[in-house]
Amino acid sequence: MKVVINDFLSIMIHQTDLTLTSYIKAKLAPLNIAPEQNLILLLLWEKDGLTQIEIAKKLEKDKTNITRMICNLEKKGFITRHISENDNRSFNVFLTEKGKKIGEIIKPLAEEFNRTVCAGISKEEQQIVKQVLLKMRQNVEKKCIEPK
Amino acid sequence: MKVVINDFLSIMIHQTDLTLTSYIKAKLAPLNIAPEQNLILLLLWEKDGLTQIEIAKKLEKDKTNITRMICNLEKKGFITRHISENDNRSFNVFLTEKGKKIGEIIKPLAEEFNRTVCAGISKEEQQIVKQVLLKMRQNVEKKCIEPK
DNA sequence: GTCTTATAGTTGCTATAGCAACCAATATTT
DNA sequence: AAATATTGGTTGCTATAGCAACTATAAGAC
Repeated sequence: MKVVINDFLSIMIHQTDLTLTSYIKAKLAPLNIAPEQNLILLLLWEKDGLTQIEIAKKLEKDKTNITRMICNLEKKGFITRHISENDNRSFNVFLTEKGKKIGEIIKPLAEEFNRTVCAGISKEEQQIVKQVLLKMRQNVEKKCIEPK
Repeated sequence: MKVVINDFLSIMIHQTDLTLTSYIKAKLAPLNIAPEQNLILLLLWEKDGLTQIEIAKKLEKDKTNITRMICNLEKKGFITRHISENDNRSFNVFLTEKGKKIGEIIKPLAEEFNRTVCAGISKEEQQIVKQVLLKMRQNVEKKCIEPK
């Protein structure tokens, strides 16, 4: 009997994620940017000045992580934070010049990464995978809300 | 324009993995077992006495992590380690009675988890997803080996 | 206007994840 | 047999990931 591990789709997803993350991590390492830090930058390139909570919601992550990743990005000089004008509790996160410039390098890298990953996979297949992944998340999230 | 984040299949995989892991983590928490520790137990229930390197290879993880997870499982009393008879460098990892017993509780849990996650997803769709995930990993691993 | 509740962010905790550097033991060369 | 290379495991490092508990501020209830 072959390893049980591969019987579970969830485990395959996990392993695939690790492989892909590891690859993109290596790609970004020379730029001194970690994979998750890259996701934050991705959001800021699209819309500068987001608050940490907004970032957390978009990335569906705990705000704890966002705080730490933002701190790292700030230390590295890619972003700065300014206290929000409307709310003294929250920060608006802005790209620095360095943060804007690195975007021009990373964006094509991300596109290339996506092409590499999806090579030989048809649009239809990609669509099915997206739908299935979405469905899986819904299946689990529903369970979390429902009474046990 | 909608969030760029969801344009990348790789990011969707990442997010889905986080959701699923978080769910199974909550499920296993009352048993004092973490998700990755569970994977190690899964292997041992199938074949007891594996070495750490064998476990690392099967889970495709760095041996560093295996050392640490094994240590935790040992502290919790689910496994014990004995120096290999053939090779004084390596340990064989064995389930304790506690480790064997918990299997009878976790195995049905894992099956139920799998059913929950895959609810409403046809066998054909699951097959396609598995193939696509495999293909993605191959795409990336090939790139890692090839000269840049 | 005070009291309560909710929200934004931080700090501390545990659990991954993988690289580099290391030790000790085994295998291979020569 | 001695020198070298390889392998199994550990330790230290950085980067996630998310829960609990905390502070400070804002919003709502009365």
